[in-house]
Amino acid sequence: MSKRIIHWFKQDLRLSDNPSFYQATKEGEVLPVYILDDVNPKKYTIGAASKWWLYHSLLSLNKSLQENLYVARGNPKKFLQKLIQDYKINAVYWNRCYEPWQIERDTKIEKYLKDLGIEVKSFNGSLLWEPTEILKKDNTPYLVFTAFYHRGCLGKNMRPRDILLKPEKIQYVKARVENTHVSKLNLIPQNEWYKKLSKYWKIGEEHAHKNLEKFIENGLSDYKEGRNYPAKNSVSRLSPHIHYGEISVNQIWFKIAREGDNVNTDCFLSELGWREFSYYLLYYFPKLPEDNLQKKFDKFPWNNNQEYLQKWRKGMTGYPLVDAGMRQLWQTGYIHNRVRMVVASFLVKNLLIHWRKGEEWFRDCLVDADLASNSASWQWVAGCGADAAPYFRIFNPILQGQKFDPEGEYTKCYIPELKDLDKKYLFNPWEAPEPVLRKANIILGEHYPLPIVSLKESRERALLAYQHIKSQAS
DNA sequence: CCTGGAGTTGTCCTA
DNA sequence: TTAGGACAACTCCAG
Repeated sequence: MSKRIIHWFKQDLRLSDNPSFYQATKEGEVLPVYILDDVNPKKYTIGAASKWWLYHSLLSLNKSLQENLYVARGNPKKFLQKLIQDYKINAVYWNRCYEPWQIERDTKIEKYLKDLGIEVKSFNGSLLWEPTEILKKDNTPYLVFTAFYHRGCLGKNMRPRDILLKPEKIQYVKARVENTHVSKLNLIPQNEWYKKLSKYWKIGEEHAHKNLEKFIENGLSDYKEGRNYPAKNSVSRLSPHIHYGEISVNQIWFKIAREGDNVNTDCFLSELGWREFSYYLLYYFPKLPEDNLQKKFDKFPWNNNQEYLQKWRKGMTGYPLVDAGMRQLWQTGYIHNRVRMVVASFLVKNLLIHWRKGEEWFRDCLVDADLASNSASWQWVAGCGADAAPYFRIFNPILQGQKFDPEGEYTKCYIPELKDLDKKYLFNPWEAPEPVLRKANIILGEHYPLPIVSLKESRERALLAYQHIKSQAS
């Protein structure tokens, strides 16, 4: 009698280059399982936009599995145990996840299953380099990206794992049909706010690969430069696909590498390197989502002004590039990288609001919300993270707009009320002469807000606040 | 332990 | 108009 194996899908919602799934199909009959765990994650639950993505990604996966995906919501340990009994399972395989609560949960489950006499195997399906393999000569973790990436990752002659193909033949353990209905996970809310997201995204493994192809065709050859311009089509927008593992970073890595070795491919691959670095930091500093990496920031005089926070969230700060970014987030579940830095810098430095507030909002609104990247990046912007931006680096949303959205296409797309404004004043409308505003049919404070803080004053206030904590031991 | 070089993404002022 | 230095010195990393 052949071996009956559960492949437990987590953040690897794909059939190709899936080490655990591949191995399971090779060894026996497979019961593919997804369990929405609403028991173990205490603090960092999955956000609304990300749930919407997950719903569609599971539908797509279930289809690829010919409707054989067993889905459940609740405690994974309980369901795995039940499935093992009901379906006479001999083994459970999965690809590893790296958030602290996942590591804790899966370590316990592994032991529990092994004690029951069940074979357990875990695989690396989501990182190019295992955090445990990259250390300095003194066996401590890197804290600076360049050294981590060039010396640690690239320098050690540790090529990322070669990719695997989609299994040719899959023998399923058939689950009862009523257990394969993704809709019973209640991932989609009653109201229909999420419908707007559908306009911007195509979800699932097949689309992930198509998007990679499109990026290689349209964006890669100018990536290093073009990635700075939010109106250009030069970024890959693969992040939500990567988060749920619809495509593996190994598949992306080797495909991009085959396109040549130049400044653009290097630059793109190093962005995958930043993702690795974020996971690495989260692995070695599990408190990354809540505690400042640099302890001296514990004394930072944050000003958690609710009114400012709310205006930032809604894209009503009076700074068009900031507001365009925040509205892009609300409308599409995504913000272009350059603009992410600008809106984050504005929240943390100009408004002096704690980076955790920004991290929370992003986590709820982003379709690519990812605990590791999100918390590492917010700490980076705030200046309290690893290899962080120096405190005096405060983005000026006027200059950033003029430089990186010179025609104003991006900004006007998300702030249509400014669509007729002369581009000379697009990023600082309060400085536009009255006739210019009148011609554009704008009354400031009515159609579009006046700035909630002065750039100059808030910048000086931020520098002063940083002055307050500097030269204290980290 | 000591030393020197280096550190994702900027802004502002001055010459 | 443009290019270069200051911003403030700290920590990390490797030899």
